[in-house]
Amino acid sequence: MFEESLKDTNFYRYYSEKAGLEDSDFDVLASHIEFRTLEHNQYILRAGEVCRHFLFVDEGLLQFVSLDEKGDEHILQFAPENWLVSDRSSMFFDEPSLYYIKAIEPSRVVFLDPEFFSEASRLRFEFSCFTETSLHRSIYFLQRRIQSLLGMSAKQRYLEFMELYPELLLRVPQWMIAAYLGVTPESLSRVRREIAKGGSF
Amino acid sequence: MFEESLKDTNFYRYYSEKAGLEDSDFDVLASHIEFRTLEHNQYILRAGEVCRHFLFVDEGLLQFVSLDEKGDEHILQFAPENWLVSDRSSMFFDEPSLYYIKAIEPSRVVFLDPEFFSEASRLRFEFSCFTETSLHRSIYFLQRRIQSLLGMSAKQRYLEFMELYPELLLRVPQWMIAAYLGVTPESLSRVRREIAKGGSF
DNA sequence: CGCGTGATTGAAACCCTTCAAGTTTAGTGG
DNA sequence: CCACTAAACTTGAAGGGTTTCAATCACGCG
Repeated sequence: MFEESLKDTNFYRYYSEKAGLEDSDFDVLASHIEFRTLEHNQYILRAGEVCRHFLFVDEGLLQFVSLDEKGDEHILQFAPENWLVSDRSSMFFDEPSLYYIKAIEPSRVVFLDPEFFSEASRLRFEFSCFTETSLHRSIYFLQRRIQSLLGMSAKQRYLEFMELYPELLLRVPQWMIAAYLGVTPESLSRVRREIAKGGSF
Repeated sequence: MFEESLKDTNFYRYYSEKAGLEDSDFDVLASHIEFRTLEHNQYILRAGEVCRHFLFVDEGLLQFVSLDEKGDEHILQFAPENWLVSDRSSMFFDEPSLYYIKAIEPSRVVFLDPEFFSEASRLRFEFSCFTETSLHRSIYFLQRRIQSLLGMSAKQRYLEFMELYPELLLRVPQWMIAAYLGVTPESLSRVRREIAKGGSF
């Protein structure tokens, strides 16, 4: 029997509601599930290491970043509650990652190894559909992001960000949003002033 | 029995060598395989349509593009011989695509419906591994692309492009490479002059 | 209170775009 | 084979958006 406290987690609610896992499934999968508590700024993955886990954010906020030669951070992804992050490429190809994953809030994260997904897919067909859907959705977002970076100004990209991730505006410092959008904090500040004044056109 | 001519195609060589399909498998899958010849500039998918096929490029060159409000093309992907393109999101979620796919050389393309992949995965375990690998590789490239767009100058992005896709330099007009890199043709021309002169630093 | 971090603002520099010529290249028809 | 044309590429000058660097302001916290 899995512990009663599991039922109070976002992890349990998310995978039982959305992916069709039953209570008994969590027992079977228990050895592939590990909860960990992370401090603010604690790293889970560093460039050069091989990524071994999928990370489900039960509480808190993670970021997936790359560091360029100049030492500047470029944020590829924010991961708030109920998001799954990992460096799929590093894990799948068993190669050193190019990226960093770290907590930017005190967080509770579920470490899931690849067997969690293969086992769960075996147990429930609905689960395998669900993970396939997630995979396609993440490709969709990656493509959209490339499109934005190719064709839109800093202002347009910020407006798009506000629509897509309104919760993050309150939780994330502005300079990190700048690092996500690919502009300097100063530029983002000016963009915001323009939007506040002239309207968003 | 499948036609003898199939054996002369890149399609046959690619999937038999890399994905482990046997001759008999091609017979079984025949109804999901359709060869088509495309003219220069012929469209396979237009924004607003739902994508119904994966496209394997047997000969020629396709591009996967988005069109912004100003009517400018942004190239998300080039697809030369042995590449597979499609709008996975549109196909998987059965929603209108945001993108265009068209031939930029006279091409022979294999139209594969989703059942081709599910059937082939059922037939050969190696095939399902292979497609999963492809999927992860494409995620890898999408992430790398975002990284480049976030952190690199036009010059650096062009140098990277030259390393990654040297064959395309000869086949694709320069203004299309510019549309891939996210700069104007004029800028790319100046970048090239700089590289030719000063060296690539 | 003083300190550090994040946000703002200003001025100069830089990269890239825009627009408007030119030049080169490749393909076509006489 | 040459002349013609259209498309691609180059080049220049002006302008816009972003960055850079430096200074200032605002806020939370020991």
